[in-house]
Amino acid sequence: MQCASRLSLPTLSSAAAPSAAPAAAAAAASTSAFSRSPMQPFQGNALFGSFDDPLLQARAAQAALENIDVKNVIPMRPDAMFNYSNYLMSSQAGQDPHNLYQGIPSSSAGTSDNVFDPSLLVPTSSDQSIGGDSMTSLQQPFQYPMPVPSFAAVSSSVSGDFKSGNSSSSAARYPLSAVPSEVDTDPRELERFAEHFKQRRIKLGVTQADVGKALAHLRMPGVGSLSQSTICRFESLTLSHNNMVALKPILHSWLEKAEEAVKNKDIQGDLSGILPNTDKKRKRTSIAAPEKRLLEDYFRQQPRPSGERIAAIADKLDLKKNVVRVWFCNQRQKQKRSALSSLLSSQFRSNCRTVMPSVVAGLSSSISNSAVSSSSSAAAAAARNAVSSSSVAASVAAAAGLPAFAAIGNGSYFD
DNA sequence: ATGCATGAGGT
DNA sequence: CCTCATGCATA
Repeated sequence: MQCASRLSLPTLSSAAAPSAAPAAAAAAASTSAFSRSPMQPFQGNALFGSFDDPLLQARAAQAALENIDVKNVIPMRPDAMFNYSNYLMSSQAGQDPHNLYQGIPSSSAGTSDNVFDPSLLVPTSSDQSIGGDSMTSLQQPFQYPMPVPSFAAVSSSVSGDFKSGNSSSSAARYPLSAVPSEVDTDPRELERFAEHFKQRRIKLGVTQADVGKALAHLRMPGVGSLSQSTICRFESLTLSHNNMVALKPILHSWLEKAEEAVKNKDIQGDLSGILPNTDKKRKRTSIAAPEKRLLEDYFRQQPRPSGERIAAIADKLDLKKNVVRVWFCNQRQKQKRSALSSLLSSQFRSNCRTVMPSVVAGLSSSISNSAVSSSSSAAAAAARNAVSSSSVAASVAAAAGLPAFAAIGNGSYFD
């Protein structure tokens, strides 16, 4: 019953995994780009009814989301997956059409049954929370200004390098109709959109979980529901760069429809599809602080321990081997994300921004897909997975006037 | 908001 | 056994 409609992104996996030193600062930066969302549960006694009333509007938005039987709109076929990385890489060079799903307007293609049903906007669950900002005007849902490409070429060499890498070629999970332009992959743009999205979502009185469920009603090919976790991570930029790029058009599409629903004051009754939830709960292992500290030490020494070493560590810490293995996997992922976010918030970013935006995007993806392993052996491993990516990263960094990967992470990270 | 886990696709 | 995208459970 697990995610029937996983929105897994095409993995860029081996396409680019430079063996560079990990981002040092990154570690420290678990800093979420944003504070926290002030979601306030709507306490039902809204007895007012002016149409201008935010609550009423929120209500509309909510209405627009319910009825979620969610999950499963087009289960993904593994064989039908689309390798976004290759796609992205090869497209970086010059295409322009931006915004993949942008056009997917409910309007979308016409099938009457394909039309977005505003009554599906907000899943009304027992705890429906509405109207965080009950006082702000929800009117004029302005359109998110789509960025206009600034530079257009620059990356040709980069994409070339990437392509030369052994790219994989699974199918696509996100059958995108258009190729993302550079702006779409620009970290700055992603950051802007994420913030914008969050603000609007909150004004609409929709929770992250609601958004996730509502996505299934967008009827976008290959797009099903997402969890609160993912929406949260999107808003806080704690997803990989590629993941952000892929999700953006989808969330953008949802936002447009939600705003439209509100505008049309699409009021609907609510629905409460409380899920019985009769499944056994998964238990989450909790690694104690002392053990965690040790794991972190080991990680600094060797981010990618061998099976044997993992077993040894597991034994030493009295943990199950698989728990340790997974911990290392998650640690690596986390570190990559951190590298990206540090990139996004550091001065480095502004430098690149000023110099050449497209380069930053390229670097970001390099980082997000690079093995965060450091040392020598890591180089070998990385090389195995990433062929030319390191050179790409280097050239990219060079182009930005920065010392290769030292720009994002110095070797001291693993000291 | 995040820690630990699962699964797909790869090497 | 890895990487990645995601999700469940929980602090």
